[in-house]
Formats: sequence, C-alpha cells, structure tokens
Amino acid sequence: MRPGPRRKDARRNQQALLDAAATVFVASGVEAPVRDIAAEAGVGMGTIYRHFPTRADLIVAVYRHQVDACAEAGPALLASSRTPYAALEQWIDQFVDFLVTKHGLAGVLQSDNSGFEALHAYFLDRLVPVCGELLDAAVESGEVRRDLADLGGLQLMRGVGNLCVGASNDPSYDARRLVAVLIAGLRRPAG
Amino acid sequence: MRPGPRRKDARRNQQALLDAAATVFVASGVEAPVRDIAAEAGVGMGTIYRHFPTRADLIVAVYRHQVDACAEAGPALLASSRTPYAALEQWIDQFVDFLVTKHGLAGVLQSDNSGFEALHAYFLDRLVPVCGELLDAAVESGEVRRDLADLGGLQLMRGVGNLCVGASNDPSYDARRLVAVLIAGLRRPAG
Amino acid sequence: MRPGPRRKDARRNQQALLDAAATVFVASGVEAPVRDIAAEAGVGMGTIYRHFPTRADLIVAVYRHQVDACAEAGPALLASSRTPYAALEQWIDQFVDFLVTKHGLAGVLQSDNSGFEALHAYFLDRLVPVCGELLDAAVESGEVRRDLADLGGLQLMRGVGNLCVGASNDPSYDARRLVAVLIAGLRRPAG
Amino acid sequence: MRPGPRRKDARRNQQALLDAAATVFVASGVEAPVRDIAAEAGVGMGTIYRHFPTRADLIVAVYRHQVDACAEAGPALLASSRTPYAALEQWIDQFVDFLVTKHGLAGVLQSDNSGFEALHAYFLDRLVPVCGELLDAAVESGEVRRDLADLGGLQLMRGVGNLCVGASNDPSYDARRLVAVLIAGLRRPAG
DNA sequence: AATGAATGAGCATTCATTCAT
DNA sequence: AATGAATGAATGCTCATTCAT
Repeated sequence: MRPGPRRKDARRNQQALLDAAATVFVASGVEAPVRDIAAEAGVGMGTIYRHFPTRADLIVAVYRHQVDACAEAGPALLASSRTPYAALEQWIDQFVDFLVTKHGLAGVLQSDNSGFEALHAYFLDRLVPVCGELLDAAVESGEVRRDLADLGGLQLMRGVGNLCVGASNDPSYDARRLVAVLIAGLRRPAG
Repeated sequence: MRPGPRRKDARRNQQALLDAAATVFVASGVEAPVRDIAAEAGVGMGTIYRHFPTRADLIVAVYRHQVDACAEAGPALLASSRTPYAALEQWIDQFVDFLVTKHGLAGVLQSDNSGFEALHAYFLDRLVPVCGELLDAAVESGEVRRDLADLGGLQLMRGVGNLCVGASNDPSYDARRLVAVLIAGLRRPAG
Repeated sequence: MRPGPRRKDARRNQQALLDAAATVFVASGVEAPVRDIAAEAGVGMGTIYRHFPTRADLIVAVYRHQVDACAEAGPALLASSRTPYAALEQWIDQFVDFLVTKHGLAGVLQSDNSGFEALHAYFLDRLVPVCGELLDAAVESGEVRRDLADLGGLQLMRGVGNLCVGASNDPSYDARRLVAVLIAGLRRPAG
Repeated sequence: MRPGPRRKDARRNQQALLDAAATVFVASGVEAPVRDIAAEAGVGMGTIYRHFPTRADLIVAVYRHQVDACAEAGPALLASSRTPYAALEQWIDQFVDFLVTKHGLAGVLQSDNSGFEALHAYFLDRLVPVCGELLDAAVESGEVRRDLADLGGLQLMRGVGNLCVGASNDPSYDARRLVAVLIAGLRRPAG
C-alpha cells in the first residue's frame, strides 16, 4: 500500500522531498521556505507543489509513519502494561519522544493558522482516540482522578504537546520531565 | 525611577504607544505589524522605533506593570498563605491569568526567535527568582516532592507558560485546568 | 490532403485534442492552460506539443474547418446574392457568427503577441482575399463609397474582428449590431 | 485640487511613477509587471503599492487628465459645432486620438478581468454620459438614424474602443478611418 | 522629536516547456 | 508515440526597518 507515484524518478523525488523536508524542518522549523526544502532535495519548487499541494500535506507525509506508529502503540501498551496508568505513561513518553525531536512541530500543532487544518486533522484523528482510551482506562482502573474523566484525550494531548514547544532548541528545558509531572498530576492522591 | 522622556509630548507619545500596543496585541497578537500599532497610537512608525528599538522592548514595556505586580505578589502570598504550596498554587494562578489574557504572548515567550531576548530576559529576571523561592519553600515544607527540588523556577515557569500557548484562541482548551494538573503533579504523594 | 498522422492512435489523439481544445476554448478562452486542454482530452501534455508545437497551431487546427467554410462562402454568396453589397453583408454576418461564439478568439486575433503569427497568417491568408473581393465588387457596383476602395479586405476584417472582442462575455454588448453599423458606413450615401 | 502627497519627495515619486507607468504602458502594455514600472521610475516596488494600491488605480491616474479633458470637450463641442452630428464626429475623433496612443489600453478597457473594475468605472462614469448626450442630440437633430436611438453611449464607446484595439502596434491598421466608417454608419441615409 | 515615505528582501505560487521514462 | 514529472523564471505582494523632511 501507499506505493506512491508510478515512475521511478517521481518516487525518488518524493522520497528525496520527504528526507529533505525532515532535515529542513529540524533545522529551520516546519515553516521553512519552500525554496529551501526544494534546494535541499535538489528539485525544483514546482515538484514540491506537485507532490504536496499544501504545506500541511508535506508535514503530514513527513511524520505519517511516526504518527501511525504512535497510534498503533496505544492498544499494544494497554494490553502489555501492568496497569492502564502505566500504559498511559509509556504512551505519552513515546509521543513526547516524537515531538521533541521535531523542531517547531509542536508549535505548528497549536497554531490556529488556517492552512494547517489537514495537519491538525491528521494528528488528532489518529492520536486523540488512542490517548482518550488510555486516559479512560486509567480512570476506570482508579489510578487517575475521577474528576479528570472529562478532560479528554484532546486536551491532554494538547497539554503534552504544548509542554514540548521549544524543547528542541533549549537543552536547559527538559520537556520530558515536565510532562512526567503533568502525568503525575493526573493521579489520584494515594491514601 | 523610569521617569521617561523629558519632553511632555514625548511622554504622552510613550503612553499612547503602550496603550495602543496593548490593544493591538490583544486583537492581533504580539507579532502584529508595527504599522498597525503606530496607527492605533496615532503616531508615526519612527516614533515607535525611537521609544522601543526592538519589538521586545515594546512588549516588555507593555507588560512591565503586570509582570512587576506578579513578581511582588510572590513574597506576599508566601507570607499570607496557609502553606508554601498554597502560595505557589495561587501565584501560578495569577501568572496564568496574566498569560491567557495576552493573545500570543505565551507563544513569543517560548520563541527562540532572536530579537525576543530582551523580553525573555525581563520576564525571567523578574519572575524566575520568585517562582523559584515559592517552589523551594514548598519543597522545604514537604509538600512538593524532594526529587523536584532541582527543577527550578525557570523550568516550572516555562512549563506553565507553554501550557498557556494558544489558550486565548480556543475556548475548548482550558489552560488553567491543565496547569492545575501540572501543579498537582508536583505534590508528594500522600500517605 | 491533410491525412494526419499515420498511426491510428495518433489520429485518434489528434481528434480528441481538437475536440477538447474547442471545449476548453469556449469555457476558458483560447489562452487556457495547456494542462487543462490535455486533461480534457485525456492525453499527456507532451502529446499536445507533438501534434501542435505552438498554441497558434492548435487554434488554427481547431477552427480550420470553420475558417475554410467561411472562405468558401464568399464566392458562393457573390454568385447568389442580389447585389455584391448584399453578399458582403451576409458574408460578414457569417464571419461575426463565427467569432462571437469563440470566447476570446477575436482578442487573440488582434493580439500582437508573437507566437500567434501562425494564427494570424492562417486567418488572413484564407479570409482576407475573400473579403477583399467582396468589398471590391461592392465598390464596383457603386454600392460602396469609392473612397473606400483602398481600405482593403484586411482592414475591414480587422475592424469587424475588433468589434467582436469581448462580445462573448457581455450580453449588453451587441457586436452584431455594431458591425451592421460599420458595414452601413461603407455605403455610398443615397441621393 | 488634487495636490497629491504633502512631502516633496513623495510628490516627486508620484509624478515619476506616473511618467514611468505611461512609458512602460506604451512599451509593454498596461499589464506590465509592477517591477518594471518601479525600475523605470527608479523607486522600490513598495512605493507603487503605497501610491496606487491596485493596478487600476495607477492606470486611472495615468490617464485621468486626458479622460477628464475628453469628458469636458463634449458639451463644448456640442455648443460650438455646426450640428450635433458634427460635434459627435469631432468628439469621437478626440477619443480615438487618446486611445490609439495608449498601447493596450483599449484592450484592458474591454477586459472582463476583475481588478479593472475601478478602471472601467472611471472611464465609463466620465465618458459614457458625454457620448450618450452627443448621440441623443444627433438623433434629435435627425442626422442619426432613429432606430439607433437606443444604442446608447456605452455601446458606441465600446465599439469605438474596440476598433482601436491593437492600433498602436500596427501601422497598416488605421483605426481612425474605421471609426469614421462606423460613425458614418450611424447616419440617416440621405434622400 | 516626530513623521511617514521609501526601500527591497523574502516568500508563495503558477504555468509554459522540456525530457526521462 | 505517449506520458506526465520536473523545471524554474516570472510575478504579485507584505512588512520590518531606515532616513529624508
């Protein structure tokens, strides 16, 4: 599936674009100029527009594999972990790993800039349900405070995502640690 | 201190600019075009540059009073609250109130965009020590986990700030609630 | 003559292109993007360039039949009409009918845009002599002012063509009526 | 009136732009790239946008004087000419003189391209009523065919304008002569 | 001191034309 | 022969910043 374009050169270019975009996104953020990405890929600008009509399409394509992997990890963790809360912790860890290595991605995810709707849509469609299920399960198991049952996967993810904004730039900011605190804050106080 | 410019008209302009910037920042975010701010203030663009050479200077000036108030609230809360943790909670509340009413401010605070260094510097110089003291006191009092003693005021503030990114735009995102969860996560598990 | 390409599929494509171009020309004008025409025809863009190296070639080919019909109508009308002037009137009518139903064609005909030379050439080669003969005959018959004998078929045709510019778009502009006035202006004042 | 910008350099630039635009319009038509006009004027592109936010604004400004002169000539000619038809003839002559010296202007006037609405509006607002009055007067005087009473100033002007399309490029095309034929066609056949 | 006109780099986007497949 | 992917010049437009007035 997803065989991509038929022609060999087109496939090669598409891959070159994905690689180039990933590189440039890391260096300059996901809002880097189209020209830069084209140059990095060694293709003309038109080629980007052919393969990825909007910037969001490109971003989605660049991160699709990782988003999919993250989405699929949710049920697996729920099945294999000791408790639902442990599964949630691990899943969030994975999500954070993903975000902090993507310069500026967290920022764009929060952006209300129209034109990123496809991006939002993809991330949310794939991940919010997974996150929501893990959260619900952890509420059911009594590990997470009942009053947070209505927080929802979306808000939790946005919170986690926000905590990761800017994390790639500044080594003094430890997004993982803060996320861990946030997740700890979900817990029902013992005793 | 800070007597401002000598001439009366210059002082008047400075105030007009601060008011105008505050208005425009709310409406269009802190990255609004310089021209818009000048127009709102009824002055020329050159005047902005004279008074506030960089955008960060303007932002700092616009929010100086509120930042100062926030800074001064820290010791007061520590003195008046039942416990250091309660003081920390209240102080964070106040900080969040400040951020979520400033469209885009939280975003700029995280931005690694050079040119906002003065802004970062001011916020951090004023608020980080206060936040750090509250956190330390709450660690000392045993309310906050000892292993978070080295988290530091800066990281905590950045975390809180990040959670507020985009909160002004989207009513479905409740930054205050997520911050509350984060602060709850600082607590030593009871029992 | 004009047997077209040897291979059957090439001939089929050529016809598909002519049909597609006619359709797209009506919808979007004769300067429509090549890609659109190719898409309408269901062929690749390269195929257009193979069959019709320049846009003008394509336009000429699309309208060849009608231009030819118009050219052939001239002598016929001259033979069958009551007077040469009547023949001229009818022939111009036919020419106008042709132009006003071709969105943008009249405009391109006037365009000095190099690249349309082939188009100009074809139209003029075929039609100017016909128009000229009709005009001459009407001068000879005394119906048209003698001082217009040297106007020539070319100028008359360009005038008529110009009067048709934009006629397809705007229903409030009645090209036929204005052309009729122009042709009436050729007449020798009675009495 | 119309003193233009206050500052001397701004006035100088505005005039430079009008001159440059007139020059470039003649050389490359009224759709010439903004960059070219700016270069010809020796100013930055932003300066064009400041003075003339849309292309139509620039075109109108370039030709305003001449359009106004043309509009004002109508009543004067009606008063001074021997007959209304003679006034119409002379007025049309003046209008044609204007158009044929403006490369591409006649074309744009016919263009249905949105973005030229301001241009259309100005030309039509100023000239159509004048043309209409002259036409009406010539109908009243019995010089022009009564059945053309409802032709209207707009259609007549569009016809004349169309006859001028491309006249600047091609010396073999005599727009003035064809317009004269058209106007002759308005006449009531003598006898 | 204030003004706001001018600058021009920067960016997105389109589309005719070429040429590898 | 056909395809359609790739190219990249061309163009419009914005806005931070400078500087003549």
